[in-house]
Amino acid sequence: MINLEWYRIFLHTAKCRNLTKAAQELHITQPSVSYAIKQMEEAVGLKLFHRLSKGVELTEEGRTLFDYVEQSFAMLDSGKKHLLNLKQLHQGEIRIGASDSLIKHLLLPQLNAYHKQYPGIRIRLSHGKTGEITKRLKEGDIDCAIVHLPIEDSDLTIHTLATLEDCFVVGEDFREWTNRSISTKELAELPLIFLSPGSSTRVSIEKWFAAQGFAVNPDIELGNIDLLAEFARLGYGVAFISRSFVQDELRSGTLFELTLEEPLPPRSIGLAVRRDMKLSVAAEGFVKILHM
Amino acid sequence: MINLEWYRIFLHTAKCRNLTKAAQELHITQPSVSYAIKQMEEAVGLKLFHRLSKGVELTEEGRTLFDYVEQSFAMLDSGKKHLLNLKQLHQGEIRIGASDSLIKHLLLPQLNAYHKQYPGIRIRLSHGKTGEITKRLKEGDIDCAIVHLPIEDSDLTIHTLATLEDCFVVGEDFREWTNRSISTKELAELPLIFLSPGSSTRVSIEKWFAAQGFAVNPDIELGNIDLLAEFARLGYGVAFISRSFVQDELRSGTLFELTLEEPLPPRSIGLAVRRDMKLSVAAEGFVKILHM
DNA sequence: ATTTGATATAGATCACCTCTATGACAAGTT
DNA sequence: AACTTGTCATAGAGGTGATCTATATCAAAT
Repeated sequence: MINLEWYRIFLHTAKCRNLTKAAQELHITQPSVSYAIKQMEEAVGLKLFHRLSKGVELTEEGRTLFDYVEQSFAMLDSGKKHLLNLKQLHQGEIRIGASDSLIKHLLLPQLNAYHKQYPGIRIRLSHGKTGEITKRLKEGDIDCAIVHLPIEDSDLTIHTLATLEDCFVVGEDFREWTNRSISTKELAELPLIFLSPGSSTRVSIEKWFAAQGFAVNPDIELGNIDLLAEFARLGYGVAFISRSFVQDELRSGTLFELTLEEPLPPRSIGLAVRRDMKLSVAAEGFVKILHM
Repeated sequence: MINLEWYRIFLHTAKCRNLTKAAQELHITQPSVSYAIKQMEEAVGLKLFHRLSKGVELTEEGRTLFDYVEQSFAMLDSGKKHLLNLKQLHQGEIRIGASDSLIKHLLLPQLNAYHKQYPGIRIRLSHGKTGEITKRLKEGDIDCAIVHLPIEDSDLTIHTLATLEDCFVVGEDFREWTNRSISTKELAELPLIFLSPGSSTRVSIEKWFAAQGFAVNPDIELGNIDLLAEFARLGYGVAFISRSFVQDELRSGTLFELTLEEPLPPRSIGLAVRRDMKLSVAAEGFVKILHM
C-alpha cells in the first residue's frame, strides 16, 4: 500500500530532477528521499526515475504518474485555499429562514451590515411561517431561522434576539378613537384588520382577546404587513401590527396608534439553530452581528 | 502541516459517517481515526464533522473539503490504474525509428506480432536515415532505433539483431550476366542502380568497390528499395540491394542474382537504445519480440 | 434503570520514517 | 592519470508520532 507522503516526495523529486535538492525543499535528508522513491517503485512494480550521473529523470511511466499526482495535489491545495477562504469569510454561504415581515422590518439592517462586511458570502433567504421554517431548519435546509417565540422544540436551540411591541393603528377616518383609552369591548366591536390565521402575530392577539372573554372575527385578513398598514390608512378599520414595523408611518402622521385600557403582552423574536450542529463560519458571523 | 494519510481517514469517515466503521475499513482502531480527525481539524482550524449521538456528519466546511479530497483521491486511483495498464501492456506507446526499407522488409512481421499481442499499445514509427534516427534517439524523441551497423556512439547501447546479405540483381534484359561469375571490373562497367548517397547501403557498396581500386558512378540513384527492384526488372541495369528485401522476386523469377568473383561483405542490423535510460514497459515488450 | 452504540481521551507501545555515516559512480578539473 | 565534485544507494541506529489498549462519557433505545 502506498503511503501518501511518498507522492509528495515523488512530486518534489520529479520537479527538482535531483534527490538532494528535493530533500532540501522537503526539509528531510537525501537518503530519506531515496528510500521513499525506492519504496514507491517497489509498490507499483515499475521504475519511475532514470538514475543519471547528475540527478534523475522521469521514466515514461513516471511521467504518466506525475500528471495524475500533480493534478491531485493541485486539488488538495485548492481545497485548503477554499477552506481558508471559508474561515476568513471570503467565501461561503448562509441560509436564513424568516417571515417576509421579519426580513423586511427587522433583519434588513443586520443583513446589510453583514453583506457589507463580508461581500464574498452568499446570503440565501427563504421566507415562510415559523412552523415551515423550523421544519426546514431541522431538515438541514437552512442554517438558522428567525422565529417568533415561544417555541418548544428539543431539536432546536433558541436565543432571544429582540422584543416586539404590538399595537393597533388607524387611519384618518378612525382618528377620533385615539383621543382616549379604549376598552377591549369597544375594540372588539370595531372593524378589525388582522394577518392570516396561523401567523404568530394572529395567534398572539387572538389569545389576548380570548383571555378577556372575547371571540373576535376580523373584517379583513391579509397576508402582508404592508397591506395591513395600507388598509388601515385607507380607513377600512383597525389593524393589529408590530409597532416597529410602522414607525415611519406613525412618525409622519399617516397612521395613528390607539391607546388601550388593557396592555398588550410584548412578544419576542428569537434565533433558532439546530441543537447538535455546529454553525458554519459564515453563519456564526451572522449570528454575531445579530447579537450586537 | 497536514499528513496526507489523514485525508484518507477523513474521506473514509465522511463516507461511512461513523468513526468505528471507518476504522474497520481502514484496518486501524477507532481511537486512531478519532485522533487523525482531531489533528486535521486543528491543522485547518475548522470543525469538519458534527459529532452526533450515532456517528458523525460533515459540517459545511467539511463538505467543501470533501469534494476536493474525493476528486484528488480519484485522480490518484486513476494514476495507479493507468500505471497498471502500462505495466500489463494494456496501454502505452512505443516510438520506433528505422528506415522505410527496414520497416517494410524487416520489421513488419515483428510489428504485426507485437500489435496483435498488445492491441492497446500505440506504435509510432518515424523513418529516416541512421544518422537522423540516432539523433532523435539521443534527444529522447524515440524509444529505440533499428539501425545499420557499425555505429560507434558512447551514448547508445547497441544490440545486433540480424545480418543483412546484399546482392546485385538484374531483370530479363541482363539475364545473360548470371550465367557465370563476374569480376568487379566487369561489374563496374555495367549500368548500376544504387540508393541515394549517404544511405548505409550506398556507403557500404562504395567502400567495397574502393577497396578494390574502383570508383563507381551509378547511372541511377533512387531513394526507394521498391523502385530499385522495379528499375532492375525493367532492364535499366544492375541494382544493389539486400537479398532478403527481394526474396519474392528472386523466387518468382522476375529478378535474377549475379554471381560475383569477389564476395560482398555481410552487413548487420542492430537495435540502438539510450545507454543510461531504462526502456518503458512497452518498449521492453517490443525488444523482447525482436530478439525472438 | 439498564443496555447499546458511538466518540474522546490518557498513557503505553512500536513500526517505520528519518537520521548519520559511508560506499559507489560518473562527470569535470587539474 | 589523479583528484575533486556532485549525486544517488545502502546499512544500521534512533526516535517520533501514529497506533494501540483501556476506559470515560454521552445520548438513544429498550
